[in-house]
Amino acid sequence: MKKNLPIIIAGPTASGKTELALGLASLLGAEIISADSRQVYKELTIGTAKPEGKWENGKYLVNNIPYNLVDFLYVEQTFNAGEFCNRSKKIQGNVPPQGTLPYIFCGGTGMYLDAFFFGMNELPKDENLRKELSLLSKPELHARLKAADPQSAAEIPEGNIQRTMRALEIYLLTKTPASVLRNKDKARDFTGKAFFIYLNPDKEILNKRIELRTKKMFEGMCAEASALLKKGHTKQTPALKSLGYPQAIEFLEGALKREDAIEKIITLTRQYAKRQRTWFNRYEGVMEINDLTHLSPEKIIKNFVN
RNA sequence: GCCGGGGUAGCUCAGUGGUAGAGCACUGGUCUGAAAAACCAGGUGUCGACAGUUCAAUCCUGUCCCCCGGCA
Repeated sequence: MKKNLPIIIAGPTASGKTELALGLASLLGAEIISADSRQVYKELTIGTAKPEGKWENGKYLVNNIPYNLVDFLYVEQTFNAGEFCNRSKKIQGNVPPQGTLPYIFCGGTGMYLDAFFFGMNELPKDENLRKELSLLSKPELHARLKAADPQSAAEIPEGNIQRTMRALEIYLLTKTPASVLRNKDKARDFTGKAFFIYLNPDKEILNKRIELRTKKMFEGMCAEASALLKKGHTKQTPALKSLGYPQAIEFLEGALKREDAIEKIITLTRQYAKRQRTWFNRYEGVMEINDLTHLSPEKIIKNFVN
């Protein structure tokens, strides 16, 4: 097993990533870096399935294993792929003088993994400009993008206001079309970059796991949402747009019956898992595991030795 | 038992004498600093059953079955 390659454990939500990562980390003496855009929030734990841990000497520890990039932001703060890259690099830079400390990336936010392992173009960002742009209508935004950057406009549907705005933002800040500045290489081959374990359980099994997990976490989500509402946060707070929390809030407000809220969250989670599967399916050089029944960290390590 | 309403997609329902559509679900996909986000594409069907009228019936007629109200 090559020492200097990181391990990645990725896959759809509820596929058992965290458990496997902790098992591997404990065997290898590794640290975990979370690639999860929601577990970064301190106040969202149950609803994001963040592993329970405690802060000690500036490290979030789960069963004594350092679990990086979780539980460090407040809900009014934002996080993004670029920030993920910077922080991950910094953490990885903390290697001990002798040898290499192995790192296990674990998470379901494919965009973060893309950004870290295949690089991100240095593209500017401007919150104020974004606010200005958000006042424009979709057709207006798309028309402007078409004038400035026809290629991006052709690739981005008018309905997709986020990507339209971002492409336009890049053009306005750099005077160069985003389609020119962005890396065109869509290849996503992890060979030589990492040991990539793609947990992809059979759909029926994953759906069942999602159903059970959602039912189990609903009360906790409501408690978390309720506490945040009391502090003055609203549905508009970005972190509270995380999957399931809007439904928990609607339940708390009486707009949704309990069963309906739970059912809705299950559906949304299944749909999210599908998008994650679509994302990860295009990766090359990964070890895909569909059958979780005989999965063990020991077995995984054996596989890597060969 | 009688009276009324209804049986159309997985669900809720629209619709027409020329074999059918919406929303949601579902399926596939997009993705470069919001990504648990924001989108794109696709109709998946014995139109309750049987018979009749008709060139043609999911639609009209009859019988039957089932569901929901009301009266007994």
